[in-house]
Amino acid sequence: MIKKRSLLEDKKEWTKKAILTAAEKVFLEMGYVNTTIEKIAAEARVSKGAIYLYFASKDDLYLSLLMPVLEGVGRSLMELEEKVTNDRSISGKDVVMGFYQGFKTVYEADPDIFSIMRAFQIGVLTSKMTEQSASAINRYAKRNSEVGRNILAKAMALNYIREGNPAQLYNMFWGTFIGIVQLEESKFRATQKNYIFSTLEYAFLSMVDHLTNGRKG
Amino acid sequence: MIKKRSLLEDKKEWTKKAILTAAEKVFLEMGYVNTTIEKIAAEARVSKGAIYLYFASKDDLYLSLLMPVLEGVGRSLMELEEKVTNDRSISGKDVVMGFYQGFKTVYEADPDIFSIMRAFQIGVLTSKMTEQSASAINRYAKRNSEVGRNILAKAMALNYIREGNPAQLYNMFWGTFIGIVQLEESKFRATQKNYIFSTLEYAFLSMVDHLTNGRKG
Amino acid sequence: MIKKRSLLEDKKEWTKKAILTAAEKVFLEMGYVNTTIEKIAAEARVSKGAIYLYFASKDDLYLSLLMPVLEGVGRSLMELEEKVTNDRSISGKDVVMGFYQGFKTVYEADPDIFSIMRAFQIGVLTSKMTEQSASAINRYAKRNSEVGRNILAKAMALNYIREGNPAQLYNMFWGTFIGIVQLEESKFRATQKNYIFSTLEYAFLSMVDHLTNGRKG
Amino acid sequence: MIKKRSLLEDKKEWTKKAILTAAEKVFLEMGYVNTTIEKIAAEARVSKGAIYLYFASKDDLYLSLLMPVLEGVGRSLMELEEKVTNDRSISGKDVVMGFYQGFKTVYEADPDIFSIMRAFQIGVLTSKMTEQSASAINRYAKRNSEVGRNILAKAMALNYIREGNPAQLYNMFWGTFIGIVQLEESKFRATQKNYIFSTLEYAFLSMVDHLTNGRKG
DNA sequence: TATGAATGAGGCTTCATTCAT
DNA sequence: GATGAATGAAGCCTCATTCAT
Repeated sequence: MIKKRSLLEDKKEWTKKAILTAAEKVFLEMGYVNTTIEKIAAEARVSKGAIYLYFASKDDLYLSLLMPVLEGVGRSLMELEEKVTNDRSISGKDVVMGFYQGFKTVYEADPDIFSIMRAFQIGVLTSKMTEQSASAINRYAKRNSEVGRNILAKAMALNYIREGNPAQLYNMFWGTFIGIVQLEESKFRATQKNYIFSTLEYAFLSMVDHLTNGRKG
Repeated sequence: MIKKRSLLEDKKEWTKKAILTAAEKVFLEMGYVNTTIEKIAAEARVSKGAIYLYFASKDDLYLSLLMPVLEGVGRSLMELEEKVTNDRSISGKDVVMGFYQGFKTVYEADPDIFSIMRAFQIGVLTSKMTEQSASAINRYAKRNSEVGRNILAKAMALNYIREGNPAQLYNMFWGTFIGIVQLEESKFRATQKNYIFSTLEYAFLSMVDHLTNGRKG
Repeated sequence: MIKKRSLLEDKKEWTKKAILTAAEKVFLEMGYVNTTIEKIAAEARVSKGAIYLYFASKDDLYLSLLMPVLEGVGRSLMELEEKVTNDRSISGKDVVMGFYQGFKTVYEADPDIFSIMRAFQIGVLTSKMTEQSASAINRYAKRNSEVGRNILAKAMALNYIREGNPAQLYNMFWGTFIGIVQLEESKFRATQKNYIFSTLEYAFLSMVDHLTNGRKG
Repeated sequence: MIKKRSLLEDKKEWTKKAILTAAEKVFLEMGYVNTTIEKIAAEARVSKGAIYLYFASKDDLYLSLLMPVLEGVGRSLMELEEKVTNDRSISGKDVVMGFYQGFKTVYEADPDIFSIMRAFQIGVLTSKMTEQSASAINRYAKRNSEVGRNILAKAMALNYIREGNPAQLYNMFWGTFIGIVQLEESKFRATQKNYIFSTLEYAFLSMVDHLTNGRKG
């Protein structure tokens, strides 16, 4: 028998979501240092105390924002893996641009949250987040990386793309993506001219060129 | 007759340098949030007050660390520009890899300080740096970007590389560089396996492929 | 049904009051410069942080002490106005001494707090009090001044006192009062001989003489 | 043999004067709390260190500004005493208005410095001025008060003015003067309408009325 | 579960004063 | 005498976190 979610649990879920949404907004607007629990609480229309019912600390809350991105990337990659495994009609270009599309889908779903992830990666946060949060995030990131590597290894084996180090290639994709997003976003903030996707596309197409040189597809 | 620098001026210079060196060390070690002026002062063996003789605020000090990087990149780019302008024997590959070499030189000179620049770009710091510092940094960044654009436009005009939008191309180079550095550094921290330069090289060579396809050189 | 004040609101009220009481004591004892938030907090037996829940800054707290004085003077003047308007049996002397009595009542209620008002008037404090506090104080002061002017204008119209400029007359009363208080207080501090009220009375009686010369009453 | 002032001594005198002038300006502009030695040094175009060659502390400097006022008042009073003693043609009104004129002369010579004196009287400064400075000031103030008392006692003896307590009367004069100056100045700052002297005159004339009622002159 | 008043450690910054030059 | 870099104590204020209600 399936246990129905109680109304209470729904409410709890809803509150947690509200806090996360508010936190994202405030962190993005003010930066980590200038964000206070109080501001988040006000934005979420809950009390300061309530936040501590759902998150162990400020850092924990901050890092909890990363999970959706990592999950989204994971989902995209798994779809791609499934396609590469089963669909014999795809080309090397399809694979590479598949990575791009996957990243892009997640980025478009929530562009802001990306910079939070970057901040984490940069290591602005060293402090006292719960061990639980930190390891959950790292577990996810590692899993994504593995799936990406698998895809690329498979694509090499099937001669869709040129031989090489799959792990390194995955890092190149991901690094290029976030690097360009980061740079173009900062230009965008200054000039209001949005070249993010055209630059990204250009970069990935140029990698396609290299990787598929003289390959099938 | 050459005016000798007074001893006093030497000492001031020395103190400022000591503060900067200490600041870099502490900021990198502890992260922005966990760094205190007190720790920097202790590391530099000066008083807390002395820091405020040379820097307007914590943020100001933090950002002052960027200047050498920006200057270094600027120098590299100007050398490259001069080569592209005067040396008829170079190829498209030389140009693209020239960017890479330039960035790499600066990065190697002080890998740590790079992450400060990334933090700035991300906008983690908004608050109370002096207008002077902020605009100096932006001026430098813009100038570098211009020089990069010029180089690429020239390389396109000379048919060294494929036609395209020079500004976008420069952003692709720089974005790819910092993105990969960032990613590989964070992997490095976790695994102690340093693939930074091989991944970077791979990425730039792949861009060379695309940009010089069927060109001279 | 009357809404009961919640216990929480009572407690807040109480805390705020405790802070104000402590602040008055410490400010008066030590002077503005030598008073620290820490001392006030200790005296009030609350934490430093609690003070900032109720007051925006040290200056804000300091100036909040003025409100009761201004309110007290305002109440006294309104009573006097009402008497001058409705009571046909009073004399010019009653009016002038009415001002004196009103000021005196407030002064006696809290002699110490007077010097804070004088400090405000002198403009020793300029800096960072909240706009709200500053304008509230000025609004009150202006209102009191208006009521005083009205009383005197009425008294002139009714021929209780000699014709003249009411605003100027009110300033003379108030200026004389605080000037003498100030001087006698500083003598008192030195000699322990308290002539404040006799000097004040002498001064106001001498003004009565002048103002009622040949008038009714 | 009279020792000639050396050039060095002239220069010292000049520097000290420059510091005092600058200090007065800055104290007036910014208030005691917001005035720093650095600002004064900048205004006087001397070094911070130089200030400490001439004054023992910030408070000492602050209080040194009072001396000219006290001396000025003292001179005025002594002239008045001499007139009351020797000139048989003067009236009670002349005596009272003589006080007013004396105070006024000093006030007009430097209106700003008056508020410094008031701040002292209010006791805003409690801190660590040199004993020397403090007692010098008090000695002067006391002497002035004595001279004032003497004049009034003499005027009573000569039946120029009504009998009374001379000390109290002097305090009434001085208190009224500074109280009205203070109040009208603060109004002046707000409204730009300067009623200082007319209000003062009105107040002193009203005291004349009372004091000379039925007297000769 | 939810609230928000209260805490208090700790940060940044200022500035009177000193002292080597 | 004069300078101004350096000191460091001390102050104001913030804010993550707790806990009584």
